[in-house]
Amino acid sequence: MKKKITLKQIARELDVSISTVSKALRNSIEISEDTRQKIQAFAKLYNYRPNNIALSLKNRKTKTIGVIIPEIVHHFFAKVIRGIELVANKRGYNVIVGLSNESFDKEVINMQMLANGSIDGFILSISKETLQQQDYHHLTETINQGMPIVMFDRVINDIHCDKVIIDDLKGSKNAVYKLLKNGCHHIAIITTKDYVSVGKLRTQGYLEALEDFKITPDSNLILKVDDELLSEDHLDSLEDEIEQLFKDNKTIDGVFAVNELYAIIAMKVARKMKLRIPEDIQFIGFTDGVLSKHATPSLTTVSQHGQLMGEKAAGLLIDKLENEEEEERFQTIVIETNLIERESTK
Amino acid sequence: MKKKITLKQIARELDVSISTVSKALRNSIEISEDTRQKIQAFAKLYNYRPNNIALSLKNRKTKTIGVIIPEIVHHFFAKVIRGIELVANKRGYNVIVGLSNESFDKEVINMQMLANGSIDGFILSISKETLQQQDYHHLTETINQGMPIVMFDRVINDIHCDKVIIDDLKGSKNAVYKLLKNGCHHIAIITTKDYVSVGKLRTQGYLEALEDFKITPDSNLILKVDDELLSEDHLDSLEDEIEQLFKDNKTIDGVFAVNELYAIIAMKVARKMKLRIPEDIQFIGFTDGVLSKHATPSLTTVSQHGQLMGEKAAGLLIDKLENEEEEERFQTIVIETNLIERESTK
DNA sequence: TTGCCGTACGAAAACGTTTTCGTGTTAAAA
DNA sequence: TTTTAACACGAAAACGTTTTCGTACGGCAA
Repeated sequence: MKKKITLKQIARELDVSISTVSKALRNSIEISEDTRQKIQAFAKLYNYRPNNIALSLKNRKTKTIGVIIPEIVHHFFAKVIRGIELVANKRGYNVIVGLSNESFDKEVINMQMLANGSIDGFILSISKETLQQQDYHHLTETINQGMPIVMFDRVINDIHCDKVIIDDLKGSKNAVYKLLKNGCHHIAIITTKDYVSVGKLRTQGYLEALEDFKITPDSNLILKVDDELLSEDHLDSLEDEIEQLFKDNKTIDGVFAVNELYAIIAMKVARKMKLRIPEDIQFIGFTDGVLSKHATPSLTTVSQHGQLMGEKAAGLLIDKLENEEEEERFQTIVIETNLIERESTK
Repeated sequence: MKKKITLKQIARELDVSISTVSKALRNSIEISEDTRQKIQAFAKLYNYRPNNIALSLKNRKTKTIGVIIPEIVHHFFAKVIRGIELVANKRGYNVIVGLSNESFDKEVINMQMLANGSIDGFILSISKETLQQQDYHHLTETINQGMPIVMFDRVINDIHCDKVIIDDLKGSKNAVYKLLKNGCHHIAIITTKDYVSVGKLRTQGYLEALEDFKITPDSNLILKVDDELLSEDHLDSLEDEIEQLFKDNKTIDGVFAVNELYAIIAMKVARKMKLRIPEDIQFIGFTDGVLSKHATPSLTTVSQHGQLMGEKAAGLLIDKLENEEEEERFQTIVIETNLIERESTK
């Protein structure tokens, strides 16, 4: 077992100074051809690599970006990470991941753990609990310390930083347009409670689309799912709720769901009730994932371009990191959604 | 914008030495009650936190573990990461993620990037390309440098390190038993090429199960899918292959697939051919994910306990890291699979 | 007065780099 | 022969910590 070798050890072995070794390895012209060759050969033999931590300390940058997301077992967030990792790696950065698990405390702890020098900047999507409590001191503090932050998807308008979002309003509006144009007259929406910003926006898009078609929204057709129900075990009760919705409103001929899972479950219920998809009832979901693609019938969805979001976010962050003294201007990148039509719509 | 404060700055402000500040903050009895109070108050006011990088350099440990996986947009790997992150965080470690994207080169590069001091140890699952090329020098080198490695799921027997695996053979054997007991006589398997160790083992389990029931395997019923086909776009051709399989072998009444997606696609084909599930044909997949649970009919699967694997792997690694001078003994943890019965089997 | 000890603090090394500046040697120019 | 310049290298500081060791001071006993 040969441990990693350091400059000092090379210097001692070759009877030169540490500075000479360092310069030789960086091909400095200060060092004679002879010694350079000798040192480089020796270094290669012992597979020398500069210690990253020492470099980080010296340069006061770690070439690492911290990513904090609410959940990783989730197609969308996984795609975002893939995007981040892609451009981060291409530009010589590493990615360190923290999971908030939708908890405010874990989000704060995680940020504190990373903000103490471990990383150069953050990319994050806010946890639901944080959104609910509306306590953003950890964000403002981090920014005040001079550490750049890029928020994506679940963003907070008041916080002054770069952002990458999709046009939730337009995306859902288009989806509902589609249903309307396909002849639906009684369109239900399955959405989340309003504190989830994206849920709120998507609901708003639904409402505006109806309005554009001179349809008065029917509050009975708006199902706001309590998020506790998403916790794996409670999916059954969600199913029941939807079934009730369908039974109470027999006229429903279109369903727009603010995420993939809600849509899939709704389709399941519909099928159980012997409704034909898409003949009797059509479905559109949000967030394009594996479920949408491989469900039967496959689900028409508003694609969210997770990977692209990750790429953009990483690009923004690294740009900011590498143009330190740039003017403090923050931008918000809006990624266009598009409708992926599959079998659940006509 | 107030930048992070350092010991040196506190020392200067309060007109004491750096050592005094450091000791005061660590509650050393060397420092008088008075100065201690004063320094701690000041530090709190300025929200002092020790710089992690400096600590890492000094202590020669980073409290960070590197995870390298082939792909993150994958339910199983995401679950593993969640498990790793869970115990890592609990024990004061951070997690830095590298994606090999199933490529040998990216795996090597990623490991080199991290092995230069950024992390204390690795948790990894080998990329398919690496498995195919059977070039493991990056692994042995890392181990030789004294950096501990824990491999999970896709492991290499020759490499001397801790491992966490599931009993692929037993798991698939049980699955096929189930089909056999449910009355299937002509069971097809949809598997991968043999260089993927887990695919090979699962195929072997299938064969052994048949043997136990005195059934001679029919090579026509063994579909070894070329992995290129998994690359999103080529799923259609996989579908065609399966359809051909079914058409050529009308007697098939059970299908065992070595992953979830293969099983889902096979079910789709079956449904298209008007076969009733599970009456005419039954399905079991491997790797329990979202697809299995939410497909219609929902898929009976062999659960792989990804999160548990992650937890165990992280536990093993951290144990090793924290008992440095321990004897060099490596263990392999085998996680039991279990069959989650759903609607695709009788 | 001298010696000793405990208290409270500071100096400095160490972790592994990079980089600035200084310096000794040699060769070329004056 | 003396001055100058180029060359090749080393010393040291710096990044932010922790920790070991040293020491000034005061109080106490002899």
